[in-house]
Amino acid sequence: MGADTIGRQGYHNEMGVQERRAREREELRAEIMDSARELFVKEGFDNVSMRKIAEKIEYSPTTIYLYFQDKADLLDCIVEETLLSLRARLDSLRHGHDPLADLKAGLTAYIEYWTLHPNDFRVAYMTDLDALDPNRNWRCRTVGATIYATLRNSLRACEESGVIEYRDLETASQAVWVAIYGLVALFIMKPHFPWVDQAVLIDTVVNSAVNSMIPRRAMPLVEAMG
Amino acid sequence: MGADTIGRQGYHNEMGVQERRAREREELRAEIMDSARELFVKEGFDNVSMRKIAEKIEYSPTTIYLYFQDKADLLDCIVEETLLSLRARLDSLRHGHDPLADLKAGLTAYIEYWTLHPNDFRVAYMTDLDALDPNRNWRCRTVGATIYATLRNSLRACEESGVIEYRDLETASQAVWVAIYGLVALFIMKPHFPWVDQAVLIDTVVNSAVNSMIPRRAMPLVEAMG
DNA sequence: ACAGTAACTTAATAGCGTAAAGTTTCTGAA
DNA sequence: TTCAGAAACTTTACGCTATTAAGTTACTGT
Repeated sequence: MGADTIGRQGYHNEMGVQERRAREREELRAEIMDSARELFVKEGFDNVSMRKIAEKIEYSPTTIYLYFQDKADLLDCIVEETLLSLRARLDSLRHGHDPLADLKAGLTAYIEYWTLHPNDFRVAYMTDLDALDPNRNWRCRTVGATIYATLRNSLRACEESGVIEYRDLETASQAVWVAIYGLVALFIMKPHFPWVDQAVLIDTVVNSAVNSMIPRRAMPLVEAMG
Repeated sequence: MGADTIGRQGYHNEMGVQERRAREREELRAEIMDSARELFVKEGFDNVSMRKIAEKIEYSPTTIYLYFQDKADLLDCIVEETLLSLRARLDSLRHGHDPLADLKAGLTAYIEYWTLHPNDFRVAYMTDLDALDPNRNWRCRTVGATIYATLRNSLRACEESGVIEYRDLETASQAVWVAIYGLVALFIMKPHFPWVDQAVLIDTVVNSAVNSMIPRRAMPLVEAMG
């Protein structure tokens, strides 16, 4: 790309070879990630060994180390992929004229995404990469930050349109985030808990988190209690 | 105990011996749990081997298996102990004449307990005992259920005194629980996130969760936004 | 004095993450 | 066409792991 105008001609088409090798390398890398994700999701990070991943892709265990620094790095790459997919989902939401509706739609989509992919959530959040060694998961930390920023922007849009009020944008954003996250995390981590109807609970939590920022005067009567 | 009136007298004080042995057994059991908890909390469940625990208590690794079924069972017992301690803290709160204040105090105490013992939280919630095999953690599930019941009772007391309203007690309780839990979980799991002032955020989340159930007419003006 | 048992250890199995060294296969220039 | 070199991949090996089974010790109650 860009350098493929030099050294061409009859030199056994060297550039084509290099490109092919790079593509094959990328394909194997992707295959490792896909297989590892499938296993992690099915069996849990700690119950999946590098040997099992290797067996699945029909390579020797140590081959994986030619593509990923170690097991933690492999996980970081997989989680990054998951978060990018979540972000794509959130970005795909069309913004309407009602920023409050957009905010709620975004929160609901976030919850929906994880409840549709509970095992990816488990892989993403249950293995304590962050607290252990923050250098070990910079990839997913980076993407995670952009998702949080989306929420913050949505809140600001609501405030600027006058539909909500808050003392501090950052505080408000974090308060909403933790509530929504708690819902998702417990849904997924405690599936045996006697939950009430899921849709009702989601609605209750979303409205509870958002409505507390709506000035009482302007509070719509209908959905006040979710 | 109850059977110690038979077979007494000069029989080499058999009951005393049995009692002593039972006590010693219990002491070693407690020592294993204490050492294991210390290691789990410091290094994380997966980074602590039975050998390390054994070394710490100066017994052979397999001795632990005479007191606990396996590593998961040991963890379940330790987490149960942690949750019992949390429940004791919550039970120790005096109930005043204001059920809403009691509710908020309970929620705050819950948050405070975990932020004071973050590593115990990690041990309790990060290792996915529940979703993997629900039979593997019946102890902590049982205690956890009683703690949730405390929250529900507190909500009902508020409703009965007329200070809050909800469509459904169970839905309301779960909505509050997940919000509070999310706050704690993210505080602990993402310590490197740029959190706003902790006290302010706690207050915001608690008030957001609770105030959404206060009829608009009766909403106190001062703490509406936390 | 001695059979029985509880407490504990030793030995062994099967598996783990990963570093180092070795092998194969292909490349690109002489 | 040959061949040095590099890239891709495997074999081997180390020091771990959880757990089971068999063996040992110390003490019990009769």
